[in-house]
Amino acid sequence: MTTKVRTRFAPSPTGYLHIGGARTTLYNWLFARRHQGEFVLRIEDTDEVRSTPESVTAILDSIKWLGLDWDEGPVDENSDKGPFGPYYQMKRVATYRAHLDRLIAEGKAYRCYCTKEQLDEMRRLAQLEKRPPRYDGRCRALTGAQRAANEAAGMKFSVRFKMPTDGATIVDDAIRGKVSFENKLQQDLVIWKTTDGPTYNFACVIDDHLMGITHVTRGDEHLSNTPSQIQMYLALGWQPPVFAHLSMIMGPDGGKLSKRHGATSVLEYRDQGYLPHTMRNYLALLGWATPDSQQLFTDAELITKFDLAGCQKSPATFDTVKLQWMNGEYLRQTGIEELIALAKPFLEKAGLWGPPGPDLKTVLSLEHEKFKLLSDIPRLIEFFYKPVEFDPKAFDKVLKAPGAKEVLLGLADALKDFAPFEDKALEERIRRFVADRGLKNGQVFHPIRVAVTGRTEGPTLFLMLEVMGRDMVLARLKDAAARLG
RNA sequence: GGCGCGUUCGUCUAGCGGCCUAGGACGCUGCCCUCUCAAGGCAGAGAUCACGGGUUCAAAUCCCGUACGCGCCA
Repeated sequence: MTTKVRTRFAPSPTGYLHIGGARTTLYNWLFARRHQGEFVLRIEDTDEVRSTPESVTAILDSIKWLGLDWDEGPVDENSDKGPFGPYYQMKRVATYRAHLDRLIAEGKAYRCYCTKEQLDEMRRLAQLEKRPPRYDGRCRALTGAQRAANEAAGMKFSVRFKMPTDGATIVDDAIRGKVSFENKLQQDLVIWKTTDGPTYNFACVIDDHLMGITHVTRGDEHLSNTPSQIQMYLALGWQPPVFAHLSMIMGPDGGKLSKRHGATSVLEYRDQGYLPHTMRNYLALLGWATPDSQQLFTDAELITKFDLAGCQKSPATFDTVKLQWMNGEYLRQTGIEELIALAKPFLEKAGLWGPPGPDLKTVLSLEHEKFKLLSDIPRLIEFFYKPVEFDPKAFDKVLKAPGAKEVLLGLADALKDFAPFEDKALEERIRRFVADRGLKNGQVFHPIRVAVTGRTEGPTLFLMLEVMGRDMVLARLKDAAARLG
């Protein structure tokens, strides 16, 4: 019998969803979809001081924007009941406590009365003697009488999990293979805090088991805690899930990806004009590849081809240049109607949504293949709707060139009554103008472009003139000439 | 400090003992197309496979060390 695949993403709501978390979410989602399994979202809010509802919202918004969905998990704090109970850890404390009591009753965990000062001292001594700074397990051996005395004195305690003292724990990682840890080198982890609540490592084990998670795919930083977690599963009489530890995502300087490298939040990428599909595709490839090094994937391909075994063990550097290329690829594949919908917020922000002027659909198709980011769009089309702003260099080089003014005025005259004011006809007419005056193409084409757009680069010339229409073109030709004095 | 993980073109990677004079992609350079910028097409530069030892007829691929980077223990 094969059990149904269940994966999860379990963020701490202490900030936004960053790139690394987004990739972890994606991989869990892809793996679940690939195996017709289920993907669960759980909120690990045991850090009461740093957890905020705003973070939950930001994280869920990010996942939704990425186009990923989940089968179970939080909607909001008050309506989050599912087949496995609430999906916020702070609402599950009673469950954790029940399992804690069981471990203590079975002698697999014990109360530790050491104070912070004692632990600090222990660590200091260990360092002095060049021993690893580990908890020495002194409360493990407390007699019943000593414990009773401590209780009577009202001493605060944490609870520690008893690690086996011999043998080794093997983590059979889906990405890294078998990784072995000597048990006697692991310390007795605190599973219950003095402030009366579960620690991350404990709550995580209980939840993953009770929620039926079969595959835990998470960041590299959790690999070292995995042997302890495996021993907790065993102590509770449970079968551990399959673990897979993903390598980290680095910044361009080889350090951990951080703010100083640019955007780290998924939502910032949305705001910069990246498409969700770009993010899915790029993130999938950051640490995973197919044997043929395929670059562009449809979602269906991503789902059928994704495989934990194909994941990279070494860290990957986040490359914005490649991200932009990929976004350009997908923007070019986007139909014009959809492109307009996507560009709307960016155009609105630039004051380019709805002003009178050429048909937006036509204008966008003129420059379609140049868009890398949705946020590029306003800048590339603004001169269709706003007064020309001359690039000083273009103005000096092209319009101040000898004869340019005469060309502009001559053309304005030639096009005054010219019909039809259309691409091909305009091209013919203007080429004839060039020939009649014994000029070179560039001596005419370039000044026109700068006169009507203010810059040296832009859409294909004659079609652009058609789209602008006679009035705008004539006005701009004359205006540019006038500026030349 | 201990334990663990990692190391193939600038970057993402293919590679699981012979097909590798190391393949693809981004980026870069040049050419073509051309009214500009793109897009597209073609060509090219770019990796002594971190280093040193083994094993083997044969190693980027297996083993052992070293270095460097990273993570966890705080």
